Amino acid sequence: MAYRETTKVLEKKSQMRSEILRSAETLVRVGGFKALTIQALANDVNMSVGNIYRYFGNKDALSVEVFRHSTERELLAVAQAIQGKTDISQSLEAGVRVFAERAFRAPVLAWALIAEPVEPAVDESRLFYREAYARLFEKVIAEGVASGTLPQQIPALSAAAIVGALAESLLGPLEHNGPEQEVIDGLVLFCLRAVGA
Amino acid sequence: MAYRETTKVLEKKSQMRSEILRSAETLVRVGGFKALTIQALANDVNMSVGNIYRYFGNKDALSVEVFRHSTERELLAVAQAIQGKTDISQSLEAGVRVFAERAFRAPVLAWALIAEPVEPAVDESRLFYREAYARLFEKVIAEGVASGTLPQQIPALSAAAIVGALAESLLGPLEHNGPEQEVIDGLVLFCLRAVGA
DNA sequence: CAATAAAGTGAATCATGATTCACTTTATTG
DNA sequence: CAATAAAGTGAATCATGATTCACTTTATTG
Repeated sequence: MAYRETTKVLEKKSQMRSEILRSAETLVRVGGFKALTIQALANDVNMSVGNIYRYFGNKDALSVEVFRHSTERELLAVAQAIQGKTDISQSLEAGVRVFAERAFRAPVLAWALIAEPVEPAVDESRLFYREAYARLFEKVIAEGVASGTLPQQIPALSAAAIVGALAESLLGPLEHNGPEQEVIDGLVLFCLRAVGA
Repeated sequence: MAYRETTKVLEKKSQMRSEILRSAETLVRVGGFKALTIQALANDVNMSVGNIYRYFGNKDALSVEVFRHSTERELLAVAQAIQGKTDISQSLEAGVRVFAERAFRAPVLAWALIAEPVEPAVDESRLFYREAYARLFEKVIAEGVASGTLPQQIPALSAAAIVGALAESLLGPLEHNGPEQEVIDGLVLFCLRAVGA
């Protein structure tokens, strides 16, 4: 037994993995998934192309992990905003607002996560997380309907529609640097009216 | 001058082009753009791969033409539905209804036109036509706001949100064969409430 | 130091369709 | 039929990144 994976080595490896991931996220944040190539990534972390594969099984796995990690952060922020209010309308408004504000803070990332053409594996994750967003809104809407605060409706449908409305109406302003406050306020009103709040 | 392009030949060529296009549209209608390969298309029209290129400059041009042709048909149907009513609310309702009903009639095509991962050139057309849809709704909303039938809002923003809501909330039901009438009725209500009708 | 296993290298190869091209066939006219 | 130009063929090539792999270097232990 001449060689063993010592804690020090394992830690270093895990740190290296994190660094690669962080670097990959930056590539996407700046240039979208199109900018995330193994070559570019290897360059960024001063590593050979082949060695990246010791940390990630393949490109799909890497891309999906980048997508999930980035999206989880956004999803969490929206979830917290929603849970931070007790009033139904305020809850919805806070969720919409946080989603939109964060998108304006990092427009390329928002576009990459929402609408950039990506490999099918990433697109599947996109579907998954769109549903996750929808479930956040669905829960609030369902409560509202149950308590009579909101009119009768199919909460899952309204929630999906809200997610679509958010994504679609932000893309234009994000790309063309549209007027942030007007857009966000308009979106909030649209969504509140849409569910009958 | 031994050979000249006679009308007969030109007509045959133009007919052949239409046939190729029709065949390409069928491929997309059945299997999405992923199913549209030059090979498959050549097979379908009993033609060699190389010969396809005498009718279409390259794959992008072909795909884009297929996309535009298919989408124009949908757009026209929605435009006509909207123009068929004088009342603002009825106009919006008709537009939403026709869009959704047609999507349920051809779910794979709807998915291909709305959300399938496609080559960037086609994606650009997608953007273009999403804006075209938005303008249709925008016009109605702007009229409503001007006449006082609808509350104050940014028509372009509300219109984009409606397009997004339609696209997003249909994808699930289309894929899982959801309950058509409930979904369409729910969507109509959502959109009418959203603009304040 | 010797032995061992993982980390690291980067040029070569692969995968997947699109695209080309040297060649054949067909249509047209005098 | 001869000449001409377009229509048609399909195997070979290209393009673009991902992926592999034979090899080198580094870390660890007795």
